[in-house]
Amino acid sequence: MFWSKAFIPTLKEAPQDAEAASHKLLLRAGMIRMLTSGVYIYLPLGLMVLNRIETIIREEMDASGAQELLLSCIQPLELWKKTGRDQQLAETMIRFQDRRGRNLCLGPTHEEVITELVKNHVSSYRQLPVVLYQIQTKFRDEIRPRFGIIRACEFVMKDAYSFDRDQKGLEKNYEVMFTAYKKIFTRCGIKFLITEADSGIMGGSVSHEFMVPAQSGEDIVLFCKKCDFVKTLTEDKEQKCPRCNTPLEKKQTIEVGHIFQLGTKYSKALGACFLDEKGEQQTIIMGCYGIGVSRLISAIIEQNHDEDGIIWPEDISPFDVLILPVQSSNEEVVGLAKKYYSELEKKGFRVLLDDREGTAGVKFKDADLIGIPLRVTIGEKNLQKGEVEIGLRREKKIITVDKNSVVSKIAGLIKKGS
RNA sequence: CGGGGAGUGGCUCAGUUUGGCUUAGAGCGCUUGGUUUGGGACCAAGAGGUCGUGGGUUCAAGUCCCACCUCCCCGACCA
Repeated sequence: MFWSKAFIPTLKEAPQDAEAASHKLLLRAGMIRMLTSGVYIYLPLGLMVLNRIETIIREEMDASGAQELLLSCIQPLELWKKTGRDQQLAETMIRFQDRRGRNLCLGPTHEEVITELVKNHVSSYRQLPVVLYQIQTKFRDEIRPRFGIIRACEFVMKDAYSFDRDQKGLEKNYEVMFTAYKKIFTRCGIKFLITEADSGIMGGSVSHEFMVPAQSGEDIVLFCKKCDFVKTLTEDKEQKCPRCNTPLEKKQTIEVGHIFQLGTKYSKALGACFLDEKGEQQTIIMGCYGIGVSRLISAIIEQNHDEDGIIWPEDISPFDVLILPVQSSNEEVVGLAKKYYSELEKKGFRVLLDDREGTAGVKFKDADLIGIPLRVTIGEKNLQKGEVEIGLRREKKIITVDKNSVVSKIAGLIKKGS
């Protein structure tokens, strides 16, 4: 992509409203814009990142044996009455009536819908287990949206649901998801903690949260320095490690994933049953597994930035390489930039060419801000020696290479990363 | 909802305390022309504003009074 034709509205200064590092950088780097409190627009760069995260999630979910589907975001309120959650989530649900007076809501979550669906199509133990997932927009009338995309009223979630014959099957699927989640978050380039958590209004017994340590985190995780004990803080009491009695330390975190062993809460309420080998009716055992997809963008930035801007992990970055011709009026410089561009694109890399006119400073600042991991800098001075620079955003390192070996060097660097 | 803060061109803000030298300003960004080009350049000329909204006080309101709206931060909710 050519920068001069791209819609990447970067900002020199962050709007005064933004406080969290990720929020400021998302705005400054031209990735998102707020429409109204808790409601955000994803600009091209932001959408590219969102799509890359979704790709990682799809790959790992598919590999785990889950199947993707797309549930509706409009849901009949009647369905919610069956589980009683129309009351529990009354404040959170965005409700409305259509012209016929039907009571509807925009789905804040999808346990009811998926259970209803499975109920109608699963009747035998032979059809179980089955694991289904979707990546979809959720709508919640949050009490207080904050930190940009971290807590929004409209956000993208990956939610998966497992349906099993018995507890043993549930535990197996739970384990599979647990493993898949670890892979997903690792591939996203973030450090995370896994805590035993409260299942809250979701119901069920066992539940784990995937927590990303970050300054703008809303949750506090307690951890023990001596042993591996980790726990989400629920009540503000003086606590000691239950295993080794060491005083626990606190960390601010962002919750990016939460998995639950639901049991029969929804299947019982909605009558999702099957016939077992003996011909006896049993209730389906469920699990549910969520990832805050859009929120992950913020979590990644919280852990991957410096004072100059974002530092994208290779697998998340909207582009693999940024080409920066220093002098936009020098034909040799620009010609070489375009040559590298087409050769790298031909190799299948995502390339952004900063072909804008203007001074080098602006381009360097924007390059650091949007955080592409590799930067090819082509300038008159180095070119006199037949050299071109390759800059590593994370390491802040500059490698000087012969102008004829730029493409192969870049290819090598990208392969090593992925 | 309770507590704190803020609304002035696209962005950052000054001016509001003490109403009238303000015909509403600055920097950045934008347009045109020119000089520049290795870390947010320079000169010149321009475009861009219902000072959040409505009402009131006054000879006179961005500035004072009342009501409302919006946004941000702290708490309850959660991916």
